[in-house]
Amino acid sequence: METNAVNPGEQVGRQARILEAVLDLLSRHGISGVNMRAVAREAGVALGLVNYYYEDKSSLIRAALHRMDQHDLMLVAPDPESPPDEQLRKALRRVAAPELLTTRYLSLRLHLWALAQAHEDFALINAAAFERYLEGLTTLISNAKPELSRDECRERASDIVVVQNGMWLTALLGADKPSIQRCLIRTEQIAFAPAERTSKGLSVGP
Amino acid sequence: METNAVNPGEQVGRQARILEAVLDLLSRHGISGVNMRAVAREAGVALGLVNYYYEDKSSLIRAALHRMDQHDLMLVAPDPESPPDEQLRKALRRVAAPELLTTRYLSLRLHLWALAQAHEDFALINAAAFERYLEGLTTLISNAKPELSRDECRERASDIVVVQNGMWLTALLGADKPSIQRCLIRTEQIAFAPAERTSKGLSVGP
DNA sequence: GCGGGGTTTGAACAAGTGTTCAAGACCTCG
DNA sequence: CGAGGTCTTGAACACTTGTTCAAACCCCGC
Repeated sequence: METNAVNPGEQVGRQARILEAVLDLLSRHGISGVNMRAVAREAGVALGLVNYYYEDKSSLIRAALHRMDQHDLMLVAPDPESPPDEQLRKALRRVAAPELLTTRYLSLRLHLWALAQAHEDFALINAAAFERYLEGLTTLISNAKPELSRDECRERASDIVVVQNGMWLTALLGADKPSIQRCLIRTEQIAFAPAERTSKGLSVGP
Repeated sequence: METNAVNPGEQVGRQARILEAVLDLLSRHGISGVNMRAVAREAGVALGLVNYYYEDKSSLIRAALHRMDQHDLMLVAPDPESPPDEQLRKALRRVAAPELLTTRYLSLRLHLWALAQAHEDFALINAAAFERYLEGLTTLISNAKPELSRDECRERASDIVVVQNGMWLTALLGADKPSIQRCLIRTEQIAFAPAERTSKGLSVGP
């Protein structure tokens, strides 16, 4: 039943290799580059095996989506080790970490968003993941700034997500590193701003 | 040579109808939904005619890209009627106007970005358009705030574009209207912030 | 009328697509 | 060894895809 360690050594499980191949192809060539034969070739596996593990092509995409979502969710996972405000700060910095600003990751995100936009069922999966991410970020803020109401926290989380999405997208398109970093600071300002008026309250001038 | 007014009345030129069909299909179903037959059907035209006006499928996509870019560029076009700061404010507001926050427009943008990510030649077109947009915004800022150096203006333009990209993307995914509006205000704050330190200078606390 | 140009059509072709399936390979337990 | 299960293969199928092309159509000046 469970995945067996067939060959000794470098065998990592064909199913996992297949999913990995999908992610690779999707990030490099977009959805048009993802077809069963290319996936099989990239995974070093026979054509039939792809349909053995994933009954559909759309199952394949769904698997890719779920895997990406789960990865994204870890960005705002609570970490019992650090104090709350440190957790929040770390979470915010993670999205601008060089490890995440890879073309592979960002491109994958972009293509999955595009897919979600085109197909109803993918959209649902994506929307749910988005909501979980937002909820996770809201909780982090709430922990770090207990004086804020839940609604205020969620408002800030929404604002931050907008900027983060912009950072991801712009990193992919223009790759102006410094402006990404400046926007990272902006997310921290939103998160840690003093209580009072949160919507318009970022004081601009004297 | 030039497009003739063949039939009287509602004929708008087959070539234009074909391009329109591409934009429609792309925004609704993504690149997988764009094939010569579907385009012909959507445009109410025979299959062969698509290849008569556009020699390639990629010529079709290129045409869609150019048309979108040209539209985007108009968002930051200078408007001799208004005073400089009004021009800037209008340009910033345009990107959050309900007319632009349509699913059709945003979805189109997303799919074109995804295409640009997947194909080198589309990427070049896109990058050039991005640069022109950035330059246009920089000029608007420079006109509105002549006391800033060109570099400072471009820095602000970069920051604004990040947030704008985030607004577009988030409008498409989550559609949390209020946070979009709050981020619009944020772009205005970036644009009109007083001179001094522009990078970290958005004062957060007392 | 009659050519002659631009335009429009849809059949035809070759290549590529997702999916199925019978056959084989492999491993485990009796 | 051999039965029985899971895994793996690649040929085969039906269908879609981009592109080509000969034929038809339309309109205008002659």
